[in-house]
Amino acid sequence: MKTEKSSKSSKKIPIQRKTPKIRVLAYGGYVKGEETRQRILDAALKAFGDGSFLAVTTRQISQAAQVSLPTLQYYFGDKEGLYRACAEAIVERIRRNTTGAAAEAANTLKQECTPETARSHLKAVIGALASFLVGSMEAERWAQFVARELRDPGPAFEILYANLWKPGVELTARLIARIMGRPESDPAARVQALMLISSLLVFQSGRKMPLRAMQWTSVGPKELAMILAGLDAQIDAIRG
Amino acid sequence: MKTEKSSKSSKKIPIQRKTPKIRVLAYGGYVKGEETRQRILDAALKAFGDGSFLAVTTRQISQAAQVSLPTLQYYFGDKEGLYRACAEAIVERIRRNTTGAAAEAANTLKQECTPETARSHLKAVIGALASFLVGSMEAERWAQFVARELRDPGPAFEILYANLWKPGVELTARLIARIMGRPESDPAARVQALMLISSLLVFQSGRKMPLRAMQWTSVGPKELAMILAGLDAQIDAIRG
DNA sequence: GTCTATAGTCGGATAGAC
DNA sequence: GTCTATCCGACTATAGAC
Repeated sequence: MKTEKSSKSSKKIPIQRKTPKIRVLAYGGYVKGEETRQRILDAALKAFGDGSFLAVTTRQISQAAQVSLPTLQYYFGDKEGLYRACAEAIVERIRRNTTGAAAEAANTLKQECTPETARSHLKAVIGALASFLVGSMEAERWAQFVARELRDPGPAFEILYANLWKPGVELTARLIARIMGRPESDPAARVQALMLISSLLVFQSGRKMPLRAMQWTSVGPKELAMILAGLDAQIDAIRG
Repeated sequence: MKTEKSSKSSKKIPIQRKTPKIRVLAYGGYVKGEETRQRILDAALKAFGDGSFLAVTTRQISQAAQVSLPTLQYYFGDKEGLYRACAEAIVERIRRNTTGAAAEAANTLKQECTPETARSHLKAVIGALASFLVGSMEAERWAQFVARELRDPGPAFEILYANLWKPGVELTARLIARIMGRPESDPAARVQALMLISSLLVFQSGRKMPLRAMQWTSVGPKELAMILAGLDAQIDAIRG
């Protein structure tokens, strides 16, 4: 009743609005609408990266996207629909930027390997994630969106948990289990995985606090190196 | 403009309402008002522990406290005032529950000590904090309040940062620096401190996600033991 | 597809009686 | 001190013209 007050889900027509049919033009050409939709999504991604579902208003988004308010409803149904669309877009984009090291690690896990091989894969995965997260302002916002939604579950929790968090924790946990020489789903390995990931995320989600605590003005290459050093130390500490 | 939209700080009379003078009764007896104030504060603490500043409404709080809406204004001025009062109450209560191990560690830091002494103090401090955090439902809520406010800075950021976070990180960082044989304010030690604290907090702030990831139904003694084991391993890994 | 205008709701805060 | 009644602003969402 607290977080999800937006959906007066009881009555009302259960309209199933999804992407309006705007690509039906002959010759497969996309009509102009697709570009508008994208503009709205980008504006929303930015806004919801900076502020919570409740803090951001649809007015702000429509203004930033330079469309009128009802246009949001036209493309996304309602505020929650737009929010969920953001979550899906983030999942998509993060996936595209992370498959490299993650896929390699997953492949390695399919067969036998030494603990040290697993360890170096884990370092690669975490390193890639860290570099990606500080690489662009957008990635930074995505990280905030995800972290906020997972910590204070809202309309996009399931999407992010199932598509991002769960696979991420699972991969990490399996690598750690391999390092420790324990069974695949060892709880202790899972605990370590959660701790490792959260160690990384402190620096990216909720920037004001870590920046001030470290007396940094921003997270550049030098700062990233320190973070990675800390994470590597943590990974090296994992023992059977 | 996003998060702090509540204070139309520009115009308006800069009323300085503070605790109304309600204790002026002769013979030092407190009038009934003080009890009402406490009831409101407790209800607010509970509500703001579960939901964000924006998600919680003053109406909910007044209802839970069984007073009418204007009574909140009477005692706390406005919603932000009540929120800040909550932050101060939390600081106060956490302090009262953490001074033990923290004070001992601080004392040790004043003089020379071996890295191993520092390490055992660090374990004691982190262990005490962890036990406290899972000890009661209230503590759990306080942790969520603090974590939420630090990650998404709002009206109480400064209070919590200055009185809770800063001293906490500083104590931890100094202990770690001592373990590593580095100067007091070594940045690498600070990074480790932030990571360590966030490793602990991931299990307490935003419960839904870690619970699901671990397939736990709650964090009881058994789960706490696993968390502590992980944290101890992380502390043991700190090396010069 | 996109707009203007507006309906409907809700939340924070105030006035003033008791 | 605490209440009832009310105001006012802000928000989401819809109706309907173009």
